[in-house]
Amino acid sequence: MSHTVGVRRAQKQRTRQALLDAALRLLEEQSLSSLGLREVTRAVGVAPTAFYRHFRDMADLGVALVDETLGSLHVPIGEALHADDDEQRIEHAVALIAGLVRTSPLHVRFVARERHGGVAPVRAAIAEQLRRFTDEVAQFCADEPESAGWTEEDLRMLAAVYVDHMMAAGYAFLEAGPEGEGRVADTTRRQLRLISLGRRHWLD
Amino acid sequence: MSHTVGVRRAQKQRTRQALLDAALRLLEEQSLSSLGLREVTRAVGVAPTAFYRHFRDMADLGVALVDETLGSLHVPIGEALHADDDEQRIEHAVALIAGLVRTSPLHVRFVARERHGGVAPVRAAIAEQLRRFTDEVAQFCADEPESAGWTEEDLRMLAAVYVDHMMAAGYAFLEAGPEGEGRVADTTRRQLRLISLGRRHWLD
DNA sequence: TGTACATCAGTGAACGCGCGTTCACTGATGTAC
DNA sequence: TGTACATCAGTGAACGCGCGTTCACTGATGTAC
Repeated sequence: MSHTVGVRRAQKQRTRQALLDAALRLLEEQSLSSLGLREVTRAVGVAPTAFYRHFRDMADLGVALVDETLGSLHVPIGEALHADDDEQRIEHAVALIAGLVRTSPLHVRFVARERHGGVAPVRAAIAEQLRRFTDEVAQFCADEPESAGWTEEDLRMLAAVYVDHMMAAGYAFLEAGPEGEGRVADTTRRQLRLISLGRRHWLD
Repeated sequence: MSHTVGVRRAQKQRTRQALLDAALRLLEEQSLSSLGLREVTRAVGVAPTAFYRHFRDMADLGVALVDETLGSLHVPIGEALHADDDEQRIEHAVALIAGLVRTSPLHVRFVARERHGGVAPVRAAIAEQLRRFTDEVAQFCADEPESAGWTEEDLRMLAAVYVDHMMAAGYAFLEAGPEGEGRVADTTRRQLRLISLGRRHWLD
């Protein structure tokens, strides 16, 4: 059958994903720099040496996990920003981060843990993604009439506050667990309102 | 000489401090969960087994480092809060965190790294200290006339924003290095002003 | 379609290494009288 | 003050263990003709 061309590639991709998934699960209770290659391959059920067919080392796997976690978040964030007013935008943002923690708690924990963690290439990959988020938020804010008279520097400063607080909110959701979701959502909404209030009176 | 009583205790204390210092230095480039007991004792120049005379394990040493870093910060923070106006308080706060990063960069990096790191007792110790900071800031804000009409919950929400942002600022100073200190201080001042503006208009 | 050769994902044995922890010890410091 | 005993910070040998990495390999998949 000619359509089986790519069977090998598909199988390789499946093993690669299994390695990523197993690593992520193991990273719930430890940090990347203490995670062993053999630990991951053992969890998947392949020989330790199979690891090298997919990743150079653990840092390489970590960077792949960063891309998997944050790479697909640019579009949803852009969509959440589009809203009729501040209050609706806050609601979208809180729903986005709460949903992310609900469906992918391990991904969120991984990024929170490794953002300042002990593996330089992974830190760099996370920083790069957060820098892009900040750029995108700043650009969106710049296009709003509310930002007339703002310097570019102040817009980036504002965007950085938003991005930092979304990260903090993600970790708060994680710590609170499902039963604390409502409480954290409430606090996060108030904090975003506080920042938006500050923004509105910036040029007073 | 009777005043040599305590020579043994003093020597023990000196070794303990040497272990803490060596660990902190090694933690500049790795995380606690990947730091080895032998690595630390080797750096100090004592036998590996000497470690057990001072700490049960690495987590125990980590908790001691947390207390060393954050335990002594409650008084300076309380002092920084006392100021004639918002602008002066912001200046105090920025000077405090910038000074801390200048004199103890390794301590700041350690706390930033392990706040969400892979060692549960250390995470708990840091969370406990940050909770105390938040309580203290909330209590201080509550005593100000500006907070008339605020609920206790909103005061804690506000305090949490301040504390979170001081942590973020600390890491930003660290990343920027000495030559970037002025720029980060400037951004941090603006961000604190933004939050204070939000606070002033909270009850509008 | 069938055949002959190339590719390459995953294997399994082997390696040297540093790890955390145990144990009985040593000898300086501390204490009781 | 001097003596005899107790304490305990630091030692050093030994242990079993899991680690990352190397290497030549196997056999299913892919490709050229």
